Amino acid sequence: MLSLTEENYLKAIYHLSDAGAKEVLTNALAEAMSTKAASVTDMIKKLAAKDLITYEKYYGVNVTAKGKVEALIVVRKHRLWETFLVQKLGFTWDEVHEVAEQLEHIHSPRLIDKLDAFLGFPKVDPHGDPIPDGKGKLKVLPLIGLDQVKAGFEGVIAAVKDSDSNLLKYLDKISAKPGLKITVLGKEEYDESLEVLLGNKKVFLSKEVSKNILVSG
Amino acid sequence: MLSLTEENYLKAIYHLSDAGAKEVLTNALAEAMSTKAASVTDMIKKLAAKDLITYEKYYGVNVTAKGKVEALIVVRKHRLWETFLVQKLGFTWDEVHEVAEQLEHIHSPRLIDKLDAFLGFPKVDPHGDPIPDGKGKLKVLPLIGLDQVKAGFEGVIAAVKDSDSNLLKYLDKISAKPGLKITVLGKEEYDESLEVLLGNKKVFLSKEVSKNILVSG
DNA sequence: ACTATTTTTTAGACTAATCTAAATATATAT
DNA sequence: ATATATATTTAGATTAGTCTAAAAAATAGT
Repeated sequence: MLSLTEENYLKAIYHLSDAGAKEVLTNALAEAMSTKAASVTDMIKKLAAKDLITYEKYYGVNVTAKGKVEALIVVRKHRLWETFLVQKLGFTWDEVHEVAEQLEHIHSPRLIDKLDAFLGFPKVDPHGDPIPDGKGKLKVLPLIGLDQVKAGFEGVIAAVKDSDSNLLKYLDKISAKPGLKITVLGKEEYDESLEVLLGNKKVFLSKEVSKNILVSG
Repeated sequence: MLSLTEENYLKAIYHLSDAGAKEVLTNALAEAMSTKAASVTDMIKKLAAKDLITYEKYYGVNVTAKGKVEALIVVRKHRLWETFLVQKLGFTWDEVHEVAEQLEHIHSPRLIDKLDAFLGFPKVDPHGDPIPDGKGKLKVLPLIGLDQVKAGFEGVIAAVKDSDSNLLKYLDKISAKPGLKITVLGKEEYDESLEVLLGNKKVFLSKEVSKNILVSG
């Protein structure tokens, strides 16, 4: 069984590698884990010895198939707990991350299965991110940043990037939630800001914001 | 903030001391924590340095007022999570203990307040044990073991001891849940076994079982 | 009261995860 | 191609929690 620290490293590697698509360098991982490069070198040796990642000195790490499954099981737990916190306990979506960071490390497959059922087997979490299944499989939808579309685009908000709590609060204020219909009325070429229709409200979005809104298209 | 290990030691000390009524000896604590006396000596020095317990060499430890509050906050979390697992997720009460042992260490006062509200501010957990309030105060009801009462006794099951999973399964089978009315029809003096009316069912209970059933009287 | 037994504490060592400082390898720039 | 800068690894130390073995204190038995 993985330790809490190993799970956190593995999850960070998985995310930094874009779901396993590319290698992750020592310093990038140190930055993400708020630790020092020397500590990272120690840990990646441990994870490599457990066949969760492959490690080539000075050239970073890649997740193995086994590591990907383990990472996705942690991601599954994180996203199910976030869904629980928002839907059942009434947390706002900018508050849930740090609590879910703790809850994702509870070890009990039975608990997660029952939580999943209690929530009605949700496909996505409150940010619109897909929830992996119990075997660590993820259905990835092809999404596009709102900053990439042209004036006239019509679609549905699929997800928002969940990195920054202030961004989430702002999105909450303008009701930019996953599932909401969105229409791009116009685009200002100078600063790439957008005028959009969110449900029935007209809103202006800077590029800074629009690139964090992912739409299905 | 207390570490997971410190929280577990403190909780064990609290329980072994009968809620602070008496001192706890090193070996008793080592037994309860499944560890060695030498490790206990190290840890109780740490807890004493934090004013959570008082420690006199060779004469064991006592919880301080501060330690009692900290212990009761952990107990509160444990019992709220057990209630959640049984009432909302459909766990049986013999399954919940080890998961609650993990969940009780999640640090988030906000989470516990919201969980409490979600559960409708329960006063007791599924075993009938009282749930301390958010400030670490516990309302203790004077309870008596069913083995202590005389034939003719009428009362209500207030709690059952939650130590043994097999006992809990047996109690579940005969529906001996907290809240249920119970009448002692007769008592066999030879082995102190009881014939009782549980709801509307007539059941025989050995002393071994009856001493684990607590009634309000 | 003295010895034997039990309990507790101390001393020193181990593991996981971390750190700093130094060494080494890779990448960049002229 | 060689010097410089950057990134990574190694070496050695630190902390929390644990262990074994030995020392010391308390308790019990005669």
